[in-house]
Amino acid sequence: MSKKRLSIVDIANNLNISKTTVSFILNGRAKEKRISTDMVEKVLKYVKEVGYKPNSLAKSLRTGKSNTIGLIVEDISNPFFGSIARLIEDKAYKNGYKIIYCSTYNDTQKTKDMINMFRDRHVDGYIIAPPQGVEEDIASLITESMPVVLFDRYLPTIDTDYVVVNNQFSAYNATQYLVGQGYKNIALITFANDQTQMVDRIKGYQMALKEHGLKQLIKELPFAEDLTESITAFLKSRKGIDAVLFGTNRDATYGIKIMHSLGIRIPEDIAVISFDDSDAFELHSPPITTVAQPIEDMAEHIITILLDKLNNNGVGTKNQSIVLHTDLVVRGSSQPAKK
Amino acid sequence: MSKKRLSIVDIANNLNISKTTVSFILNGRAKEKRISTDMVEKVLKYVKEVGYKPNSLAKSLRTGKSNTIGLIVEDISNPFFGSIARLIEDKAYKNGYKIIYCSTYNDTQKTKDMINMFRDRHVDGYIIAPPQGVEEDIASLITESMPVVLFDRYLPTIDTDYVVVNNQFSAYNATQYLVGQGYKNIALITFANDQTQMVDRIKGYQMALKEHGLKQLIKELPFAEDLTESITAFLKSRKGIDAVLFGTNRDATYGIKIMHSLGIRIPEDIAVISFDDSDAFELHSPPITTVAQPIEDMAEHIITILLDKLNNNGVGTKNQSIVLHTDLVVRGSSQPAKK
DNA sequence: AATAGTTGCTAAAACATTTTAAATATTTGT
DNA sequence: ACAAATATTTAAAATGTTTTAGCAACTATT
Repeated sequence: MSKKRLSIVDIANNLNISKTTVSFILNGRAKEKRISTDMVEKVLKYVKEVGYKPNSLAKSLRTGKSNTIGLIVEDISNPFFGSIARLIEDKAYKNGYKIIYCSTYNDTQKTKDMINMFRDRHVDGYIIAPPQGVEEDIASLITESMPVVLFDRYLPTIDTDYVVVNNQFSAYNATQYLVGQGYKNIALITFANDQTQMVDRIKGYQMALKEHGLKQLIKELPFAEDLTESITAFLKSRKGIDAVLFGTNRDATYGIKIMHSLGIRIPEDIAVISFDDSDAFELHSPPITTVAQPIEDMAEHIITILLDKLNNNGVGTKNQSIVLHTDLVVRGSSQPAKK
Repeated sequence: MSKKRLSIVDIANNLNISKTTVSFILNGRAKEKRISTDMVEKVLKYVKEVGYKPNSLAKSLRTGKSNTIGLIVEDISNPFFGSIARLIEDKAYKNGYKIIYCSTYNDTQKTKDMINMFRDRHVDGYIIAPPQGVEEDIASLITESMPVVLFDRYLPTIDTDYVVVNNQFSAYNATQYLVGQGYKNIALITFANDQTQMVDRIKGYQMALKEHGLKQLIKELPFAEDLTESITAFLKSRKGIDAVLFGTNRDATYGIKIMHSLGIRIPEDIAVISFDDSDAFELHSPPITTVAQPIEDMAEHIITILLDKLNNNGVGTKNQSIVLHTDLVVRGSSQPAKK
């Protein structure tokens, strides 16, 4: 039944011409190769008629291009990354590229494996939210002159394109805002590691507090499956806290759940600001103030830079560092209860 | 600098042996082909030393296997699909398969294109949450004896494996629960189309109301970018409504936002239940009662069935229809305010 | 009338593998 | 010592493309 798929040879044989001719026509090089319009018509008509589609594996093998982009995020089930992935995917497809993706969960070894897998599959370019410890692997991609765009965070020792937000100012600004609202005992609860976005957020928080001579209260969380325990312990122990800045949406989601269960009222007992906006924060009562990242812009820049490099064959283009600005979306969770 | 990547020929030449030998050894067919252990050792050592990796494109071209699974979801930025994707991806990688994915946004044409793209890329199997209108395309995959597992919904006219939940009973059960709580004017607000999960949810809702002789109030939403308008109009117009069942998390997210903006209190003015659990619903005040789908189980079943088919070459295995059960997670949003 | 240029097409190589079929080397049996 | 059996290894074909280099057959130029 399922007859063997047609190959270019079948097309050529059935038309009694050379596969070279077919190939040229199908790749739009007919004029350049001075193929008669009669021939072009005949071939195109027949190809359409029998529904022939070139085998993309063979094509990739020969040309070295796979029309595939590798997308490596931290966790596709996190709405922040999910939304970016969605936007990138959309743009990529519109430009004839497919996406292969994976989540790192900030696991260095897994990320290395994935990079190797992608390399193995001959992806044409990489979009990566890198965990720590993959500098070498990414450097080696770059020496092989592979287009690589980092996002969400960057690697200070690697010269490549990246798209991030002004994390330090964003955290500084959010903290300043809390101070301005009269809070004196502002904690930072955050997933902590050496990634630039986290380092910068912590710095921003510290700068703001230093500026006002306020005490720093930082709770660094591991990247664990479950954050309940560590956050609960922290919130229970520090009675004086009147405001919390959460470093990521994940931290805040856990934190707010725990506040509910401990009977801590927002903002009456503790004011709250989170990084990364989401429906959960907008829906919350009171709605949660957030540092909203410009997701559309990020995706747009990422894919534009990458496509650019892919088209120019990466030649001549200088690397770009795009630093986008966030919005502090002020909502009820960060305003002192009226007395 | 970046020397050309090594090929199996280089390995063979450098060791003064045939590439056939190298291939056999690398594919674990040394014993079967009675290659001497001396030779095996020598080759493995050298391969490791120079870090040779076979070109997977050439391999796929020759063998017809790509070790890739195509994953087609409705919208990767929706936490329900994001979470399933994450779990599937994880399992797939552990079994040596990569994932290529895309979102359909319930667009029939886009889905057809994607299926063709995947076919073109020679994916070994498909996991699809199909929109309406792709029956033919999926049927044709199946006649080509491609493993296909559907999930979230199925296609009644297509005999293939699928993993879904008992949507009708779940909606029936949720509605029954609302009736039991004393609500008399229960609306269903849902994205509506011909997909089985939606049809079943509506049926379940209708059954429960019929059973109690209550009036049906169904608002069918288009799959639009923005649902604000249609939901707002509906909620404004029907003053008698005292409870709402939302058909999907997306509908509920919009609906609850709109309720806030209209000053409708949950549950004092209108009780709420949503399909698909998520952080947003758990965090909400009051927390939203949901019909929670067993995401881990779904992912587990999906990937197990697919891997099974891939390993057995799809021969002899009968198709499976897995119907999992949901949990009605009762929270504050569906309990009448105490008088 | 020979040369050069153009037009329209194609044979064969290359991409990197796996696999079939067979060749060569070694051992065993008589 | 020779045939048969067995143990190793390999040449060549096959997978489906693109691309290089060039062949014929005209037409135009000297």
